[in-house]
Amino acid sequence: MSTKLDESRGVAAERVALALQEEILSGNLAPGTRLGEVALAERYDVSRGPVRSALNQLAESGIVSIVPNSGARVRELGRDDARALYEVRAALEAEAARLAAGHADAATGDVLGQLLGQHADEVSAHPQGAYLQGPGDRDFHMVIARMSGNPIILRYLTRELYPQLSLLRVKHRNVTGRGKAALLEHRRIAEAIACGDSEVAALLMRRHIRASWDALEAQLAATPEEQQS
Amino acid sequence: MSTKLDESRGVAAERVALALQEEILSGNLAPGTRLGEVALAERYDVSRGPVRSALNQLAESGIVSIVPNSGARVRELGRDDARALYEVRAALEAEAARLAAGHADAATGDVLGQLLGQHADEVSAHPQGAYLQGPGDRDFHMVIARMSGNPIILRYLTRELYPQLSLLRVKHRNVTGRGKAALLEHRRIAEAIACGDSEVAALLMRRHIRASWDALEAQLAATPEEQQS
DNA sequence: TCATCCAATTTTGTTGACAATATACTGCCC
DNA sequence: GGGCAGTATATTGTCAACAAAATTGGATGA
Repeated sequence: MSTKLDESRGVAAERVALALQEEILSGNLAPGTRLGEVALAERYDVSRGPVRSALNQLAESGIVSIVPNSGARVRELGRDDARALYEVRAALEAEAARLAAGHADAATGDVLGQLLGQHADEVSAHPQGAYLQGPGDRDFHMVIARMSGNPIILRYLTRELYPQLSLLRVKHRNVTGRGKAALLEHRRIAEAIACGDSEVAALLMRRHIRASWDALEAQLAATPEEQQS
Repeated sequence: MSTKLDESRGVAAERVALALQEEILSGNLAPGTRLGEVALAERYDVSRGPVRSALNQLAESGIVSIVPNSGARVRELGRDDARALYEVRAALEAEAARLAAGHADAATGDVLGQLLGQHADEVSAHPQGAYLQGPGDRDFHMVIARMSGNPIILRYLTRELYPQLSLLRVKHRNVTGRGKAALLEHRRIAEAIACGDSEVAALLMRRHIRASWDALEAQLAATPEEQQS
């Protein structure tokens, strides 16, 4: 009951790409899995043309890796990839917060406050904070990205960074979200944005992402990646 | 005599994409030009398959725009696109400078100093400063992006932002570069990076990009875009 | 027993033809 | 004369077959 309105509609390539991404990010297709074109073609009941297009699309978004003349596999993200990802995320989301604060109007504070209210309810419902870094958390960052008014930032985040972050979470299950702490940080960020304080908003957002990375890195350090060449 | 080593080598799609990008960014194919698949196919003596792949690739990098079931055209960048571009560029390049300063070693100062020396020669050779924002300027930013150690930032800059910036310059010919001023700013940025001063490096780089945008915007304001719906 | 070479098979890259959709044109009606 | 419907054309989306490359397996030799 989410985006189920599309089914066998529109362009086949798009349909395959969406379905594949869904299956990859849900953990159904583990990182490293070979993605043969013929297999996918008959799996989605479509020719190899659209499959090729879809694979290229997903390769651009960074969740599959294609080796020319060899094939595509679900991408395996290492620690270095994760770090690079969070560095870029920090830069872009901080910029988004800065811009959002730059053209904040009277309604801005209200919509952010309402959103945070919902999140507060969810956090108190699941006190262990196992959910954050979930859709709720993502909503907040998404809203700010949209409020930035910069379509490129929005595209990078939705089309590349967030999918890759989801892919990261596939490997390292149940990442212990920092529910309460994150919510508190969100509050301060929202406040700065509503006040139109660009510099503080950017600074707090950067710090927020950094904290998220620190938490994740601690877990990554606990489970050293076993990658054979 | 730059990257001429590739000619009819490797994957056809890649070859077409490179050639097309070259022709678009050189101004040979003006923004808005229709890019019919059959025309391109026989132009590059290849089938429509690789052409399709190449067009999708260039659409991802933002220099062609594809409308499903209608076709591809050379993208037309408006003022809003340009602003968004520079905002993202500021965020990413500032982050690159910050990271580069973060892990600067003894050799860093030397390589940057040498690069700046070359640029100084070029500037004094062309005092009107008509060249900067040319390959020389780009080299500096490129080197820093590489020094950041972050492959995602490097990819975004080389694969998307810089091509789009080049596309911008196609429309607005002879953008008056800020040769001397830019070189001075580069010097200070390099110094901060060599010293390992992340915060200052990021700040200066952001300011530098901002100044570049201000200069460009002044020119854009002088020539209002005539765009009919 | 292990390494190396070679052939068989699988898989990707490319091609040309077919189907579906959008665009352009012509004639018609108001 | 202007707007609109219907048709004709051209272009994109998709398909199935062909060619080239890589991977796999086994046989041969040291």
